[in-house]
Amino acid sequence: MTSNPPPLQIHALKAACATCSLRELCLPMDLSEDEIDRLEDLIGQRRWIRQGQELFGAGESFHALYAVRSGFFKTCVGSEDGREQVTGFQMAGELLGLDGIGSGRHEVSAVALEDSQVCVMPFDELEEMAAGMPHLQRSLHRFLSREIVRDHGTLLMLGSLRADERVAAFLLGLLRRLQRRGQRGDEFVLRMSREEIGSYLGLKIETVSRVFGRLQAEGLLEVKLKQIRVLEGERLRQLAEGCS
Amino acid sequence: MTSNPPPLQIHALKAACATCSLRELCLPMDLSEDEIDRLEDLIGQRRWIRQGQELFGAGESFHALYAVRSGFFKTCVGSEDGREQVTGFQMAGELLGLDGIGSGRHEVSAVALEDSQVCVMPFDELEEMAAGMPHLQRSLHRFLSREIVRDHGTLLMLGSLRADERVAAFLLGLLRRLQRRGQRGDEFVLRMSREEIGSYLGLKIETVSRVFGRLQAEGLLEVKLKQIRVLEGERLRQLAEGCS
DNA sequence: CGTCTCCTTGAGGTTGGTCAAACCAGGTGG
DNA sequence: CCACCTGGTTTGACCAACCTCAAGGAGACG
Repeated sequence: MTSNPPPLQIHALKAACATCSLRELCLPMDLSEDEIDRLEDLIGQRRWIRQGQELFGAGESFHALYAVRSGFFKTCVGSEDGREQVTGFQMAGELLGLDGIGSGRHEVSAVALEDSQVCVMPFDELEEMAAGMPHLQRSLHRFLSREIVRDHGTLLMLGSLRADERVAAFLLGLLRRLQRRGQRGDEFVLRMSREEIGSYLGLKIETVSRVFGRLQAEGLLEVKLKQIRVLEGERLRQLAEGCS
Repeated sequence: MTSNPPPLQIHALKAACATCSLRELCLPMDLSEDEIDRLEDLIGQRRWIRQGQELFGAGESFHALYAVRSGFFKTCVGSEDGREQVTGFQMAGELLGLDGIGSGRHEVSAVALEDSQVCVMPFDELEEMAAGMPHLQRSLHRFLSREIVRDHGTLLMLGSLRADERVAAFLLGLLRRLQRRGQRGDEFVLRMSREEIGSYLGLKIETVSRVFGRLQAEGLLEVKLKQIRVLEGERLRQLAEGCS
């Protein structure tokens, strides 16, 4: 139930937001040195999640928010009849668990798509701390709000784009987020399977595959399994027309 | 830019959460008498919005959250090429404007579908007040989180349901929300057009119309223009299978 | 080398989109 | 009161996009 350190790696007992490379992107965005220090005390532990493992499951009771420190996650909702859908992918610096605040239970499950590390932030304490630290409060609200906005973008995608447009928007969105995290160039690795992409985009796996094929044939992309290189960003952007 | 009272109706200068019938559903959910009193002071004004008018538009700068006091709204996102999509419908007791917190600008526009009244809550003050009032803070966080969860539900709908399932889920969701607000019976009035329903559900207007026809032919619904009566709730629920 | 999983490709079927016309309710004005 | 107009809705015929089913390929791993 607690940490599961991978070989050769021991996790620190105390978080180190101050020296974390994600500081500018993550919850401590606008905090002063002093405030960061207090936040670090709150983050009791970091936790390792092995590829394929759940960080939390839908229905489990909610205790904490998690900041992705390294790695990659997907979140899924499932309806009772077994239909499942991926609602998002989370990378370093992004928060997991926001959905649980409302009801006290997690409404989605979060699964690591590669070995990942998260910072655990007990929510009651975080809330209490936010009450006395306006910057933190503001930052938390921003994260919540941005999540809503992001979902609206996805809604627009599912509701009004066709298959190739969705895939284009998806890839550009991924690339943008990766680049903000220091990724160089137009080449990157998909952490998720075709099936997961399809689920996220409301498409079947075969359609995703065909679209990749088509975009490659037209010279917009180079696709080698999970390795993607964007050749014609501008034309891709044209396809995706105004979707994050 | 301020209130626009409809004929025969003068709006109070101070909100009256304490006596508002929506108190249990709205932001003041868990507040004590005393706390409610303070919140009322913050809600400087109520504002009337005529049918078809915008409460706020996408891109406008964000100042306040709005609680719907009466009436009905839709929120829309638009991509730059003119595609527009409805992202949600809001009724009494629900909040508008949560999307603006993240960037300081509204990312959607909110349009009244009937003459409506909202309570205006300047966000800076609300945030400040929340810092000193744990119940309020918690309530705000819950609203933000629930909005995320609701969006996930919509995502699931757009991503994995077929047309009649979407419409069934949509109608049941509406009915449920109306009933929680005191609506009696299985009959209700659609405040939005077929086009708006279609936009929300990722369907074309003709498809929405055909689905209504089909569901009526099968005896699940009675549809008279905007007047809907649910005849076979159970079978409808079966169709919608596990979507809010 | 065999097996497993994931991905690709093909053929054919369905759902929902497109285009066009008719319909209907409500409002206006004669 | 009726004729007319308007905007929203319904209906039909046709078509394209995407799904389904099925088979084959390509890496990863023991």
